[in-house]
Amino acid sequence: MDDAAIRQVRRFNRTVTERVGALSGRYLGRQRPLGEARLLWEIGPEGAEIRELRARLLLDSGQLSRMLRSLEAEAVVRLETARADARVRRVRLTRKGTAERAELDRRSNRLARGFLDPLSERQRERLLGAMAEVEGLLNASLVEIGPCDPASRDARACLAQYFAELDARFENGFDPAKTTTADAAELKPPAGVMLLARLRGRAVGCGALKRHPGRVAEIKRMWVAHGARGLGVGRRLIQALEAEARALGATRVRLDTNRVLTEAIELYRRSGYREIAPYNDQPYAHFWFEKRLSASRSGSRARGPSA
Amino acid sequence: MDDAAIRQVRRFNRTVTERVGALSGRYLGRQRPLGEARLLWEIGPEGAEIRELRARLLLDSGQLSRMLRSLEAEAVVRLETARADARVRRVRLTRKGTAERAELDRRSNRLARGFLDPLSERQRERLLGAMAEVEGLLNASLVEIGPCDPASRDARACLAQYFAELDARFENGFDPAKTTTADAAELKPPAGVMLLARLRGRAVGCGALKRHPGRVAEIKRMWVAHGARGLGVGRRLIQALEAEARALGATRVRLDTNRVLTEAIELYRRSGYREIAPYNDQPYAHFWFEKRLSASRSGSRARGPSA
DNA sequence: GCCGATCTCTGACTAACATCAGAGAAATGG
DNA sequence: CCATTTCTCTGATGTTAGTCAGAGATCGGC
Repeated sequence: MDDAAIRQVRRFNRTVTERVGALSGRYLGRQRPLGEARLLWEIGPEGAEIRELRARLLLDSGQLSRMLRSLEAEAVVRLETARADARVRRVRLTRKGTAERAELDRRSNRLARGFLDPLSERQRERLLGAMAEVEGLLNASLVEIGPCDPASRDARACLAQYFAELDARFENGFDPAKTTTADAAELKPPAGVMLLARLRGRAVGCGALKRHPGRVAEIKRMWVAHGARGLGVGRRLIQALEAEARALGATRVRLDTNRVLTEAIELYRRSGYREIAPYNDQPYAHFWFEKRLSASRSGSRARGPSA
Repeated sequence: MDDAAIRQVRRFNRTVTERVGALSGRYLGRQRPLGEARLLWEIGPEGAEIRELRARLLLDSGQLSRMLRSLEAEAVVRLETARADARVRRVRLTRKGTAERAELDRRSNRLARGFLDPLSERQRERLLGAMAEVEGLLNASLVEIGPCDPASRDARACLAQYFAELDARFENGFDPAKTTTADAAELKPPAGVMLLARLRGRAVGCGALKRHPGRVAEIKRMWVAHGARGLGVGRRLIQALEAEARALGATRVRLDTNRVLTEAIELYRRSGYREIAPYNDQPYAHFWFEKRLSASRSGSRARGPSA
């Protein structure tokens, strides 16, 4: 990666913080500290549980609690305990709070308009296009990949979506019971490993590795959420799985797949996988792939930003 | 401007502040509050006058003073009074300060790298391209156009650069004395007006309007700095001048120009100006243009972001 | 029904940032 | 030379943000 690239990123950061930052701090404020404004915004018209807010805004529980009481004292929010669980509390906007949030919204819109107003029609189109591109790619670089417990909530949610998608796309549906097992125990060290890709805390993809006798590892459960496709998540999951395979001492990685999963097949080919003869008799498998791992550690930093 | 555009800008803002903002606040800190780090950075290897720092960082004089003393106590900067004027003081980095600034620089680079690392080669190229585009267009939308006193420092500086450019580009050079007068008095209300385009406070272009008898106004001194070309500054200056012309009661705007100023000629044509017969005998003029102003107020908001 | 985990508060602090008024030294312009 | 302006510093004071430890209520699983 050359210096020019890094300089470009830094220049971009400076320009953008000047424009966007000046914004969030100063303008949006209407007699209200930035933190409270963000909070008000994040609560939304539906209300929210405060533990959820804490996670989303990364706030200390004490701090959040105090902010909420201050908002409550001004009658912009109302606190109530959740029906289902008396430990958790919900916040709702009062009529006054809703009005104030709408005002924040208006200001935010006016500000966004300020980006576009001075530009010509053509420039506007170019700006919007480039913004979408930057946004998408920043999201891509925000995706973090790391190991997870296959029994965890997020992991099970991913697997459920994965199976649902297979069921929808396969000609005759998909029944997990008919496939060779890869249950929680098999995807946990030392038998294997399961990785989750997260974007802002939300799980957006998964992939697992199952150890086989004889320095062979098998990739299972590769899945990327629709909203996160095109961000290179699949490629990074594979690279991370290969790194795990190396760590487990494997020299070859195998996988099987179904012919309707064309994007996946394309991804495997691009990642250096070659078609081999069937190594199992999975009912849903049409293609079998293998890749010999080189000794190099390339791809081992694919887990996330090294910063 | 449609809602989708505004939503795109707002989404972009959110994504970018999350990524860029998290950055500046947390990571860059090395035991040092953000404000001090920015200050350290801004001082630069050459040192700086503190009144200049105050202006650049928009800091309260008391606050800046305290920050400097704190840095001085840690021996990262040294304060000295300026030679020329004993009221103003200069700051310099000590050896330790220089080292610390270099460290900040390294961190900043590492951070920028964190944007790029997780991406594939192709994605990186796309991100850098889109960043450059966004940066350029945000700069474009940061340009503000407003009236100025033609005798002011900035105005004179622009005119000097304008004349220097004409002198360099015209076949036989350019001598302001040979041209019809358009001195300060003529470009000031009520005889006329002069507009300056500013980007972050720096003057990057100018344009003036001179009133003539009979509802005619003449555009003079149109100039855009090299570094600011391609941002649409010329177009906006013209629109703003036309708005001024309307305000002065003119229904037609005229101008003359030299054949070597091809970008300007192109700009005039695009802005709706049509070639007319010579209306003066300027020695440097090869083309004469005119535009009839419609009654509409279109372009009147071209002065700057309406936010 | 009990244990450990979860969730929300409160209290007690600290750090960072910001604002305002005014004092003292030095330059500038008549 | 004097009044005014410019520039820096100090003191007093306030607001916003962020941290930590622990109390009290409630839930879920055994």
